[in-house]
Amino acid sequence: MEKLLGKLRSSGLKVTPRRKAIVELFLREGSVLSPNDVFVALSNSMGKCGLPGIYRNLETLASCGILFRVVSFGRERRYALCRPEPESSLHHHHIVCVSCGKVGRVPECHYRDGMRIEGFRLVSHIVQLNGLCASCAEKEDGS
Amino acid sequence: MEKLLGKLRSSGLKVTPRRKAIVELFLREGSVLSPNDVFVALSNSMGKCGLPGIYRNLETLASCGILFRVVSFGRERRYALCRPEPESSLHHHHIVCVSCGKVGRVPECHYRDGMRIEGFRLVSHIVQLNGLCASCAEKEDGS
DNA sequence: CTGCCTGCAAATAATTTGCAAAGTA
DNA sequence: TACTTTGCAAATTATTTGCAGGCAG
Repeated sequence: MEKLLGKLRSSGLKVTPRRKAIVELFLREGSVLSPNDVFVALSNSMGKCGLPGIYRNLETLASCGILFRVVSFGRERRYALCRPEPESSLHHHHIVCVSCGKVGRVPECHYRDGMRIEGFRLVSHIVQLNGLCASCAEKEDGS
Repeated sequence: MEKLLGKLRSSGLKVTPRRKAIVELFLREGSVLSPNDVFVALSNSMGKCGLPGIYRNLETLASCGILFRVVSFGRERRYALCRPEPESSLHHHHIVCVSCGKVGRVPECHYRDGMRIEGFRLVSHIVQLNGLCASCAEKEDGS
């Protein structure tokens, strides 16, 4: 937790009760949440908090690497906690459980920005794996 | 072109003037287009055509593999022509020029759905490479 | 013919913006 | 104290839906 908040500080951003509450929520849930999910959860667990503020904070937390934005073609935005690094924050990707939203860290990556591919020079890349986590796979077999 | 329309037919969908016009537009442009881009382009080149119809058709064309939806975190949806296959439609990904939107085909893929990764079983995966195409890279050096 | 497609008008609903008040460093 | 951050109210705006009429197969 402290390590996460440190990312805010080192990006010159402020550590506020709201931001702490959001990060705590993601730590607690451990899965993908939409701005509205966060809004609802925080409304219950603490004083009111405007939806616009949630949007702004989610973007802020994503910009400093605490959260990341999940790729999805649905109509709402989704975020998740950038899975705790073994050590420093090495380049990595995530795998998201399609059933419960749990997120795992995938350390290997086959791309390096700057490399040449098919006549293009790679500037950035998005890799998102969607899968079934062990416990959801189990439930699925059982049913 | 005929090959592309064949994908519609073999999916049990109809080949209509509208759909042909959309596919032609993508063939002509060769880059990423938003529903509104398509709307504007078709308004000029042929009779009126409702935006809702464009939305529906873009989804339809994506569902049968003629187009694919580009990953982006901007607020509008974007589509591009699924790059012509060497032969059959083997699994592949795309690389999109961040400057002009030109799309290339990336044949290699390191993932197979069904494989195990970090305790998850892979269900689907999204890989999108963003880069600079040769001609845009040139322009950039020149400036 | 029959069922899929199209256009239009109107409805959603997620995201943004502006600003004054409050809080962090 | 100076500069962020917050909350609220209101505005956008992309995307959807419903339906009556038209068209491909």
